[in-house]
Amino acid sequence: MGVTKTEIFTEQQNSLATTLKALAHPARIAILQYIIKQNACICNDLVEELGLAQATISQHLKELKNIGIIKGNIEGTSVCYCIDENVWQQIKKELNAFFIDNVEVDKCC
Amino acid sequence: MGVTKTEIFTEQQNSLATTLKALAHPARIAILQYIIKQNACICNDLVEELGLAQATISQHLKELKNIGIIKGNIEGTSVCYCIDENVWQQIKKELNAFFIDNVEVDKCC
DNA sequence: ATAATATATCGCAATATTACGATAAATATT
DNA sequence: AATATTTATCGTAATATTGCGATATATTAT
Repeated sequence: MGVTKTEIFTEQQNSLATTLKALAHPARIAILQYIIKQNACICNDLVEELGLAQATISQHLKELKNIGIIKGNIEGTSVCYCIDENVWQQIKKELNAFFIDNVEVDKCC
Repeated sequence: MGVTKTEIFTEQQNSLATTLKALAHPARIAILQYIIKQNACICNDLVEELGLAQATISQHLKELKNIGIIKGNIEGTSVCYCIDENVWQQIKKELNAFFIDNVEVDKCC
């Protein structure tokens, strides 16, 4: 059917999956890395930096905005994007909860 | 066109995206959590635990196997799946490199 | 007011993902 | 040998994602 059965999973599982999905594209990883490197940037910077069409970059930015990891401030005709630190830290915590709390990965078959 | 332009990104960006994509589904998160909780399990356990069809679980297991985070040992008619610790730690490192090395998330617009 | 600049959104085509029934393959049990 | 058990794979339908050109919108500059 092609649609994920979210109703059979926990809130936490769905939430983590949604976050990971938003991050799971090389363009979006590159966008985040560029924003971090430059502290902030506008859409057009990314168009030139990554070599993807403006519409495509805008769409990727939207997906990152959807999970809140970046936020955009309107500055004249352009929009200045930067990391939302609170969300960034929260996601880091969410990932750590998954990767560090689940440590007893020892016995195998 | 619907196909990611991997050639314009770095190896590291593509690799991280591939890893995240494999993890970015609630069923696969649930599978990993169950394996960790039980130390190991077989496909049928997951079918009963998650309530997805056997073919679907098998497909999700395959995607997790593809990034190496789990491995399966044949035991009679069943296959015992468990976490591959080396890969698990490597992925943790990869994520930390992204989320911890990139810390200066301060100045905003 | 007009033109330039920057971004968002629409619509589309190509491809990928999700889920499942059916079936194949391989071992275990009777 | 026949049957049961367990998993993998094939084929298919429904939906989602990716990327882009075209266009709408909104602000700035002339």
